[in-house]
Amino acid sequence: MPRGRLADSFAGSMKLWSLYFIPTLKESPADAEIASHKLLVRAGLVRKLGGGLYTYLPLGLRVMQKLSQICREELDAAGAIELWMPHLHPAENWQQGPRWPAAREIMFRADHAGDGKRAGREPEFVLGPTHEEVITPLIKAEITSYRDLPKNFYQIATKFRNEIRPRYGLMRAREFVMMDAYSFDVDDAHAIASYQKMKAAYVSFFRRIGAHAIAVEADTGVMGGSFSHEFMVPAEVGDDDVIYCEASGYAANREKATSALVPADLVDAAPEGALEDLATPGVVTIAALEAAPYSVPATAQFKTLVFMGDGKPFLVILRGCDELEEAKLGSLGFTLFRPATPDEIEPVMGAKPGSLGAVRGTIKNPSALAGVFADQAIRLIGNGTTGANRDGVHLRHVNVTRDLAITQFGDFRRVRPGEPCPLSGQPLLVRRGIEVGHIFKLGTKYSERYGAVYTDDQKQSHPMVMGCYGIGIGRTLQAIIEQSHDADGIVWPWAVAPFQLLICVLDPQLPEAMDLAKQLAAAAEGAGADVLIDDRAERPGVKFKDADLIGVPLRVTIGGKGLKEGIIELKRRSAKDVVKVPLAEAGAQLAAAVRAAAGSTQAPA
RNA sequence: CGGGGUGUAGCUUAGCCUGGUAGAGCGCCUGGUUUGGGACCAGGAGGUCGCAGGUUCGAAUCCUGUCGCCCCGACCA
Repeated sequence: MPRGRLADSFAGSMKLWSLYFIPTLKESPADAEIASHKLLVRAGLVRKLGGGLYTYLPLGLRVMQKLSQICREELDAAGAIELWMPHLHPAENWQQGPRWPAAREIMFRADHAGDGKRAGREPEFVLGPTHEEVITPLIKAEITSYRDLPKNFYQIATKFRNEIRPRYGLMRAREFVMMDAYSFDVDDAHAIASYQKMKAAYVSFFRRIGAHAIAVEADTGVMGGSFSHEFMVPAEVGDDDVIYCEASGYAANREKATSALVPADLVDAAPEGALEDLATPGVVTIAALEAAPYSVPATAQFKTLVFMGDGKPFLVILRGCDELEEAKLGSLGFTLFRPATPDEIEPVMGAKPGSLGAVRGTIKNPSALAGVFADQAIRLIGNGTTGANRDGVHLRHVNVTRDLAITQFGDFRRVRPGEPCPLSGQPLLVRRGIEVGHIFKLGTKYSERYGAVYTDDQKQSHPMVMGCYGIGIGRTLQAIIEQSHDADGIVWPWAVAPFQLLICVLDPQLPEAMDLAKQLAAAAEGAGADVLIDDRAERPGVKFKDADLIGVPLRVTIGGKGLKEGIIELKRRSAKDVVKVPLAEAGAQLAAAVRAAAGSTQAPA
């Protein structure tokens, strides 16, 4: 005979654990690797539906709602306006946009299933990975005058991206919650002001939620646009390397980071001798040329890479000892680029990879090239060695200015820790970080494409200057756990804790204990806390373990022992000590503790 | 997509190498004893061993295929 339980008549915003739903786990799920992912599941915040797809259980949802609410408050304060856009987009919107070729592979197509007649054709609908392609046409239709600018719209909504590899729980999901905002301004100066305002809003958002996120210079990637910052939470499990300097405050994503390796006043070396063949049969790597009998240091070798940019080959020249930072090629203006295949390389260069070079006159078909782009660090090579574009032959005594046909110098190499900071000259450091937010100054890439123009007071028409801004709400939730947990569980910052006070009633069968719990809960709620009462018929050990696991910042214990003594116990999740409070003062002290905690939500420095 | 790993009860897993039709811990249910840091005793329910073929008298175990998941790389909030 199945036995349910009768509904409890207890009402109010405080929750009774026995009536709520917090499925905690003693053991970590087998598919979780990192601490925050394990705790997300163990503390009953989420459950996995499939790869990169998660259900937010009540506790997880509460944190998401708090993050969203604080985000809203900060954006509203910055003058942004909330709206809501569809997640299902006509594919046409994207096909008209500037990044369809690059973005289509991460988008889920959502065709009308029906009769399958559309199989193999272009999709009818796509699930939105972001919303530039939706909001820009909207603004084109609705805003035409400088009088209506600036405007900044945001939403906090679900995004869909067919991530090649979903990972680490909410860290990289296929469906995730993101705040995305889009600013529209009359010109560059105003757009920069909007950008700065958003940057300030981000800083205060991350401070309020207790996350120590730092703003770092970032690459603009497929978004396009002129400059951008990422907000990173330092963590070993992060996907990104942040290059930084403590002396100057310089901080940049590895993709963007640069160093003062090449002095500004560098004088290019004069040639040391005539070009000369060096027979190198079978030598196709930097390392092989570095070894005896050739003994050419990697620092004196030229590395010649061939890429295909929008269908045309181009060359990238680096020092042999340097690595290409592929993202930096984005500045060259190609819509799509990729490494060339050996079959594409030989007809142009005249040799296979391993014997390539950019010395004038040695390239088989130089007119096929879209350009020769050299990393400026090659200027440090006075007298170098490079491939002769004949298999098994290199050239030595190569001089950059005399011998190489360079279209343009640039910064294409990957910075290494220890190189001088571009601002202070001090050695650069590196650490891993989780990207929780990103802001871009977009420029007019989208407004021009979609015709989002306005008329100024001189009756002149101009494209609006845009910015776009994102915060991964779910990823931020997990980043907070990653940086704020201990061996026993999560340690929530006050502002985002699913509940801020947990009242552990060790003897819930005693009416006086439960009465006291509800009385204290009311006092704490009056002071502004969200309260959970653990009224389960569990042993104390179970309750304490669960309390630590779910990480509620403040805990009150009501036990038979204490009641005899006339006290309750007050304990912070982040501290070891337990404070005994006489019953007569319990309500007042609890309220005071709540007010104190709520007032100090700043992230530690 | 390339490389590596893995799939056995709600969860964590043993068994697989060396075929003989599945075992434990947690959790759950019943009863009892307990009761301040994941209790104990007794009893019980729960598994098409991811799926599909194949080999074999016989397959969780061997072979082939396939799917899911996890990790490393490219991508991103």
